[in-house]
Amino acid sequence: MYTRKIEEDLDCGLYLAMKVLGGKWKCCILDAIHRGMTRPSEIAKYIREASQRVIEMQLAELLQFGVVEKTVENELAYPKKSDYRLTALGESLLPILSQIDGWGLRHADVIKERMSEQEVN
Amino acid sequence: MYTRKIEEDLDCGLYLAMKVLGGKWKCCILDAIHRGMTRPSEIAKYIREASQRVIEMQLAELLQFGVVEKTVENELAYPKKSDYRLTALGESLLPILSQIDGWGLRHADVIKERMSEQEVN
DNA sequence: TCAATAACCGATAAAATATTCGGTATGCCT
DNA sequence: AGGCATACCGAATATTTTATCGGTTATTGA
Repeated sequence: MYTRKIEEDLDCGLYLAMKVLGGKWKCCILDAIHRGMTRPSEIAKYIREASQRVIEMQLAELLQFGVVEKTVENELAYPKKSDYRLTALGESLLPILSQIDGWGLRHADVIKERMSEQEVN
Repeated sequence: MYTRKIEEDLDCGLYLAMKVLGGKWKCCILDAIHRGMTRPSEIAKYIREASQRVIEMQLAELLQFGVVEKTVENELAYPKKSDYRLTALGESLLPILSQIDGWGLRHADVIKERMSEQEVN
């Protein structure tokens, strides 16, 4: 008799992808990088609403998941300058991101409306 | 002279869409509903990993954003039976969800690997 | 000498989210 | 009478995520 491991497999692609894309600003950061803001300081300026710390932290996560890669211009030179770019894996997300973005923009009115309703509660 | 309100407009579609789709299980719940699990108890059984409470709460949010709608078979009869279905707005998310799901499944190995690396830290 | 720069990290505080547990409602079945 | 089923809610707690603040590094330029 074969006993099956009852492993909690969690083979929900949505769940897995959300591990990568979830988080308050990850999508926006990827978008910023795609739009040419490759340096942390640029990204932070682009996404003013997010604290710099959280951008650093989420960049680190994106790095760990391999959707972005980092190169430092010159390790010895100061001020240090680093570039974050999309990897192939990261680029494979672009069509999805643009779809999500489009959906969000198309329904911006409704979403904002419902968001403000929540605040009242 | 016209003074502009410095409103924090946040017209990032990605951010807005993530308000709707963010949250640990929202995507999965939408997926479950799409796959025919329209009753809360069915959804809960389908997504065993999530607590029932959080499913209830996220259903309420999805309801508020208007991506699902709820009908109660008979308000007076007990046990009460309610159905959650996708609205038109919710259905407009389906192609996106399936893309996200596909991406997640395609890269499941890498994602899981990186996820377990995090746990070590 | 001192400010400025750029990236980044650590500690802590605060806020957002999720979990746990128990309770309500009521008709059906044994 | 007692247990089951179904949806749902409230409160307390736990966990995770984000924000805030200050510090580090080494060079350039005033």
